[in-house]
Amino acid sequence: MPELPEVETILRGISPHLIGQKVHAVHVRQSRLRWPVPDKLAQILTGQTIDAVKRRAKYLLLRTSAGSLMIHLGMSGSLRIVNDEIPPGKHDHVDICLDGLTLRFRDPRRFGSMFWLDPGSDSHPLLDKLGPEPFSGMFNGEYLYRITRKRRVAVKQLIMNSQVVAGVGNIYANEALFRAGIRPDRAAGRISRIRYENLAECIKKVLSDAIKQGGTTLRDFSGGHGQPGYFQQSLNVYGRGNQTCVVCLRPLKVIRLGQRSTVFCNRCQT
DNA sequence: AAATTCTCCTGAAGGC
DNA sequence: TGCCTTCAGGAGAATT
Repeated sequence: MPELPEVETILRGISPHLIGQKVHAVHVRQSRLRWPVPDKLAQILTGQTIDAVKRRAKYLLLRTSAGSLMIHLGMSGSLRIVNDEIPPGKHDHVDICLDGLTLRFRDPRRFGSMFWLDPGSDSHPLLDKLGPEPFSGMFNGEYLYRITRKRRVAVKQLIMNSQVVAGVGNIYANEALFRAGIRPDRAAGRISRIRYENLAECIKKVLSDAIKQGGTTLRDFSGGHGQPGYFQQSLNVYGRGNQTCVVCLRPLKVIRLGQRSTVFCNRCQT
């Protein structure tokens, strides 16, 4: 599923094809995503020029002088630059047609969403509630330590809370906690300042490492083929339940935390 | 206020 | 081969 590194990689892949381009047509074949695609989307976006493409958390923003299209990929969404003669498939819900190329939104499970933002503000209720970007200076160990005093929620659920930090999903929460040597089910309020400093650095590092790999495994944005890789080869715990820990060779534990699959090493993570 | 549960959806995988 | 069940999960809304 697209997490922050995948969204960032998609952004870098599609931006060069979009910036400065005029939208000639918009086709909405399925408007029932997580929330309805705005009725006015085609009318308002057609004829506009895409001035910039930005990311906030896992949202992409396509900016025009008439406002911005805000896109979330949910867990099965993808954006691809295709030749406009390639016929849409079953789950290709929205096409944004440029000069000869089309930005195609596909989302089999339809957990994704699109909103229209009025010009200037880049403000939306869903954006305004988000916590700091993980790469920002605001996000650090001191911040995590400060907001977690007396909180008993599991630290993994804490860092997956988008109001705490934006864009950390299940894969990288598992991976960051393994790197930091912290049990995912440890109460957030029972973690020292120094361990939070380590955790914040591990979150930044695991995300930036994944973005670097995204450059190699997610590089094809033009063609209709190929599923994005999920960086399997560099994952230490996610998807490796009951396999051996890469450090101590003991079997990795699998538990559920907040309906999410959670994998960790009982020995390396305390 | 904080924490937990519910909800949307369909493809993949496993059992029989 | 094919049908059925189970699971996966982002994250806001609803509920406790």
